[in-house]
Amino acid sequence: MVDADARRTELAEAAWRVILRDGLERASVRNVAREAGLSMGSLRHYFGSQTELLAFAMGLVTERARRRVRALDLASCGPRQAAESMLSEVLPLDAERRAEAEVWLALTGKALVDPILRALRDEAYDGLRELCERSVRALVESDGAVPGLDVDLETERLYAVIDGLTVHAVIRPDLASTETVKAVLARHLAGLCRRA
Amino acid sequence: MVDADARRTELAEAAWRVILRDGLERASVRNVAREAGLSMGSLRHYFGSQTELLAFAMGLVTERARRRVRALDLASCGPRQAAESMLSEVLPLDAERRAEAEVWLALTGKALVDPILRALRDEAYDGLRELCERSVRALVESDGAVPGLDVDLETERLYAVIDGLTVHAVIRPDLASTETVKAVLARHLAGLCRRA
DNA sequence: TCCTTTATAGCACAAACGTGCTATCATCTC
DNA sequence: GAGATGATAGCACGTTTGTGCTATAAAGGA
Repeated sequence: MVDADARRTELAEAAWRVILRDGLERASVRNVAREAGLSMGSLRHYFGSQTELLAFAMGLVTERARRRVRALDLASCGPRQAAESMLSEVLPLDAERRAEAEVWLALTGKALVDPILRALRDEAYDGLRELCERSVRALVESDGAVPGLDVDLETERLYAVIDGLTVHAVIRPDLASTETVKAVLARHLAGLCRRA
Repeated sequence: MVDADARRTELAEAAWRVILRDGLERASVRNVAREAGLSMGSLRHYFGSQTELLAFAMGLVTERARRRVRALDLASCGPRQAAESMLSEVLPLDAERRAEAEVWLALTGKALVDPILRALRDEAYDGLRELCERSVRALVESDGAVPGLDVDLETERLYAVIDGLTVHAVIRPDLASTETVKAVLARHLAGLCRRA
């Protein structure tokens, strides 16, 4: 018996590679199957349609990010350190995550029009927004924050910083280097706190 | 004689409509020509290839934004008001600009892989970055800014806020409403200034 | 008026695509 | 061992695609 879920993951990763190398429009059933070293028919044994394949590939990106965040041990950190750690797992700070983010952006483009991908995208963005909200709220309630902050506004602002940094890290890795991205995140969180 | 440039603009706008309605992958030569009420052959009289058409459509987005910014009369504003005005012209604050931004994001997805579109994208992002840098620098030099700001860091941070807000306004117009986007921008600029 | 350029139209071709379908081989169950 | 189920392979069909090409209508200059 073959581990069907592992096979699906392999195929989704093959789809990633094709998307990264040749673009989303080349991520056809044929090309992904060839990249994975399988036949078209075999791929279709695991994914009933191309949309199913792309949806799985998209879900894999978010699942990995979610898993990284969940794996963190935040018991011994204050709210600011916790926020920095969690958000660092979402940002594309190394080559692997930059690749994931690039795949994500490519699929997000298609999600503008495909309802299934859109649902996945919205779910992921809601999760990220919640992460930002939790971070802001924890800071505010910890009494270390600048007084008078509007939680909703600061959530949206932090959320924008994260997504903006993600976009920049993908399309201009030369300008938005790992160090720069880290520094901007740290600076922004510092701006929410009373002490520098 | 027909105004060739006006025709090209018409065709590019037809491409926008197809991209918005059916997605980038449906923006074929045939479909765009049909949307514009012309024949394939006629379209190809103005654009030698599909890439040329899409590149023109992409360039039109940035050109319009640039023109809006240039049309501003900033003589009588301080640096903070000037920054807010300029950046407001770049953000998708109404339906029309939201549509432009959506087209932009769709084409940006393809630019991850197409060198010609990538050059256009990079050029536009450089322009936006420069806008942010000018805004930050003007604030800092006007002596109204919080002391000790790192211009490069603040440029990248403002730049991230702008692009993050753009993404959110396109994909979640319900959450990132016009008012919210405006408020976040105002809040961020206020955070760079000494007085609230 | 004639001739050259421009504009529009549309056919033709090869390539790629998604998917329905059947066939073969392996693996597990009884 | 026989039969059922899962896994892999690949063909075939109808569409759509980008682009090369030719043909017709309009316009402008001599």
